Amino acid sequence: MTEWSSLVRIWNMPRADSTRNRSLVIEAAAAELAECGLEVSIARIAARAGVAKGTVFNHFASKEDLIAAIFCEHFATLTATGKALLAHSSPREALHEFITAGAELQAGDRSFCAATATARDHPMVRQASDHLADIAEQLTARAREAGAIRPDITGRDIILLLGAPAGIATPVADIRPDLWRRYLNLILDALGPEAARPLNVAAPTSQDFTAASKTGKAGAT
Amino acid sequence: MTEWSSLVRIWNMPRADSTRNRSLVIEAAAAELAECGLEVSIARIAARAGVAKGTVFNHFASKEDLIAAIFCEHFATLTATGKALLAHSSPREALHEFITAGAELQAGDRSFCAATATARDHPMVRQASDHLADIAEQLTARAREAGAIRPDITGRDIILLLGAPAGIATPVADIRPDLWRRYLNLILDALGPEAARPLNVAAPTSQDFTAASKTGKAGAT
DNA sequence: ACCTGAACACCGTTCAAGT
DNA sequence: ACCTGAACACCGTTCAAGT
Repeated sequence: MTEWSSLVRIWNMPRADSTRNRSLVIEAAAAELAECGLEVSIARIAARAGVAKGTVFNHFASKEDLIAAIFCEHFATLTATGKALLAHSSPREALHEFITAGAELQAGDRSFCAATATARDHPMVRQASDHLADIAEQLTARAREAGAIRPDITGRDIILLLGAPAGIATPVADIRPDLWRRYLNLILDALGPEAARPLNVAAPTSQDFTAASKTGKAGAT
Repeated sequence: MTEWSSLVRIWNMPRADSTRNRSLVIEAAAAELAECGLEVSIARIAARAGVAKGTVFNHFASKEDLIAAIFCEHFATLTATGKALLAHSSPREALHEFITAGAELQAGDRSFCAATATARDHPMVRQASDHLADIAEQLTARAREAGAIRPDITGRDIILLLGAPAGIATPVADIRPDLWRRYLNLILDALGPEAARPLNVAAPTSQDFTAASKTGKAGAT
């Protein structure tokens, strides 16, 4: 009986070409999205991966799902970076390096800015985002306790701020690919305790992030 | 002879329904873009304006051109606001109010963030943007001379920063429509002279903006 | 001179037919 | 179980026919 179920397990296992195709598609899509932005066609991604258009939809229910999957990978990478930085001796430098890593990730990816809005209501993305927010909160708390940053900044703030340097520099990103570092510098300065006037609006909460998905986009009746 | 040319002038004048349709389309498009973002269909815009789909393309060569035209109007409004603020007695408050007006404009418009990238290489938009940059530079210079801001910030910096508060708050904008003010506060703090470490990357130049259009998007050969 | 809606090309998505 | 490419719906854009 148990032998049977293990045989069934083997039968149910994904085929070798399936898993291979899946990662080929993810790899191709990540590269195309980074180079061309969100508007790349599925046909192009499929061609780069060397599979038929239909195969993409065999692995991902929609283009949004595919984008969300890639998003999750990026978030996971950043989460690992943040986790490692928790061991850094300087809380201030740990936070700064975390933000720098996040900003750099987005500066090198043409799709990232726009994709934030697209992907926010995917459960997978939110889970990855929550995990990232945990790490960000820990890094922020350490820096706060060390007096390295203004006291009113939270981990969720940091998450939202990661995209800012690349977003600000976007209009001239082609001609000045390093300009995002200027605004990263500015934002890191803004986080310091020196210039702080009390922030006039409450920090975003975890609920703000989870509830955002329930609200549909505005549209006609 | 001159009588003739004036008659020709009359014959060449746009028809009354044409100019009316043009503004109907612009009005409808501006509203739909603000509510729904860049992905609204031309069909919807045409329906809201009460004209046929083809009429839209009769007035604007492409969807991008239509978006660019609306962009220019927004820029012009902001330029007027900035010009008025040059008469403000406090250079610091004048600059702050200018930035606030720009940030508010973008916070209320779902298309603005993404449209920045779309519209940057339209000649009309660049002209409007240059005009806006002039005013921003004057406001910035006044604030700089008054010691109200760090010395390394330029007018072009201010232009790029206008979109930051709305951009940062985008992921939770539906649930927290006022959150952009929190990051506006943060950025205004960052502009103060107190926290300034010298910026590590040179400011964007006028050439950076004009040259950006010549670079094509990355694509396959 | 401008409006109109049918026609076209392109892209995301589906699905019946293969293996 | 998965791959494939033909088929479908939708949207930006064009254009011949109207007024």
